[in-house]
Amino acid sequence: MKPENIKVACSNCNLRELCMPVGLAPGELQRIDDLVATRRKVKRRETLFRNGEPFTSLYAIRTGVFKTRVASEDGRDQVTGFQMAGEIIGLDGIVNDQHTCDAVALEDSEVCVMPFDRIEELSREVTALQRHVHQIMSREIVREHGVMLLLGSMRAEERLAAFLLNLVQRLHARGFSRSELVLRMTREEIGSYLGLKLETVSRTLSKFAAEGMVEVEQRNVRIVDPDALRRIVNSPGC
Amino acid sequence: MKPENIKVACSNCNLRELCMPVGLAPGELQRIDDLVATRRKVKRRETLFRNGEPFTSLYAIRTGVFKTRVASEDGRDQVTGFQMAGEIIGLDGIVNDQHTCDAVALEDSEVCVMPFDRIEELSREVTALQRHVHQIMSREIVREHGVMLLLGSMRAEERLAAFLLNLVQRLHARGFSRSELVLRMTREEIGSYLGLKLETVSRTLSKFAAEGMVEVEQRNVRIVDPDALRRIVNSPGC
DNA sequence: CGCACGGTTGACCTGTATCAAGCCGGGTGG
DNA sequence: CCACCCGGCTTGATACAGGTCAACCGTGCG
Repeated sequence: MKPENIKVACSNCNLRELCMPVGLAPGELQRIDDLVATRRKVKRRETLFRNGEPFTSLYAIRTGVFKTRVASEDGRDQVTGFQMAGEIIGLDGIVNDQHTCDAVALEDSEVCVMPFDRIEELSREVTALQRHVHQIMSREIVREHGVMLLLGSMRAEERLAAFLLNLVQRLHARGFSRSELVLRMTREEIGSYLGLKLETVSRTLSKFAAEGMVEVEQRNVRIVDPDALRRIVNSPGC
Repeated sequence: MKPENIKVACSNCNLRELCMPVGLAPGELQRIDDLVATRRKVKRRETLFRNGEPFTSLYAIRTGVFKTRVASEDGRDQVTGFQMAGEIIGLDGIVNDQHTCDAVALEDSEVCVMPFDRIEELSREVTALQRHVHQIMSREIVREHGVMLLLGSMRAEERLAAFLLNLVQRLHARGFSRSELVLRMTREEIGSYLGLKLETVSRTLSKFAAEGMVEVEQRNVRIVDPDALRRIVNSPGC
């Protein structure tokens, strides 16, 4: 039996607690298994979905990292988020039955494909799933509020410090180090997300390094003094 | 019978098509009426809910205008949106059962209070409502993507032009003029939303006026040349 | 091996913030 | 009824954060 044919099952997936509701009855858990239709591999730089494509499914990231980005009529684009294992992408497509952003893999990745009509069907019957879907969407709204605060009122150093702390915190929640991380995205992508130019990202990283708050070597970052970064984020900057 | 005691009924509310799903069966429509527990009046400058308060309900705006804002630990705050008749607020509270932002009335307003557990209950049975709730949340996510694009990559003129066009378009969808509008918020609130200082908002408005694109008198704004504003938004500015 | 992409750093420029002064209109109290 | 006051707004002068342009470097991929 080839690996691809192994029955996909949330019930024994080690990421379950990240992307699925907890405290399900055994019978409910079994039904959840039916949510995932297939898995799909997405290679680095390939898109999982693109702006304008019909919306059919939400995707739970199993492995790898994605960025989502929106574009305006004129060429500009904006990275709207970086997503990692256990996170759900594709929510933007629900409202008009088509995606309004691109999801691009930053490294070879794999996602669970969850057809949205199946999600709706099942969440009519499993209230914990219904609640969970609502929470996922609400969480995304709250996250974006935070990004708006960052983009609207923080200075470059504050933005980058907040970004690094957020990244390492999410990685730590997934069992990685609480101080070391590997940036899967370029300086330009970080800059797009933070509303800065790549040179500013680079300079600011260098500045943090010069002040002994982080060690940077290529895309490997070590958070030496997380409190100093926190102080920067919470400084009454302006 | 005092006005307050008139049975609240979505089924004969003229805003229904803005905040409720369309194409409901007669029986379903009747059940929707039960969603709205009460109405609530909120005077200018008062809050509908505040960061930290327990989440119980979503609110459909009947009359008036609100702003929502988030705050960081240090005093900074950021306006995350301006909401008007037919729009739904409170979605931020779902994920942690408490609100994470403040909703402040910009003028005397009235909202329909829709207890969220009742929404969840009913949307298990009325699939059009379920779909509708998902769409409302997805629409908010997409709107915030747009704001991120604006904050992350647009210049002051572009931001303000986009803001004015968005506002007048929403007002027009509600039966108001497509060219005249009354700003219900201060320059400072506009600035907070757009990531600008109030002086920049004022200067940019003056510049638009000097170039004959708009007429500004206090909070009354007349869009004289919407195409010029659109050109600014879509200019390959940077 | 070499090329191209990603990154760093420097010099300079500019858009927006900051600081400051003054205006306007509407509400309040004498 | 008028004078005053205050919040909201405008406008000018100046400062500075971050953008822009440019040169260069390292590295890893083809």
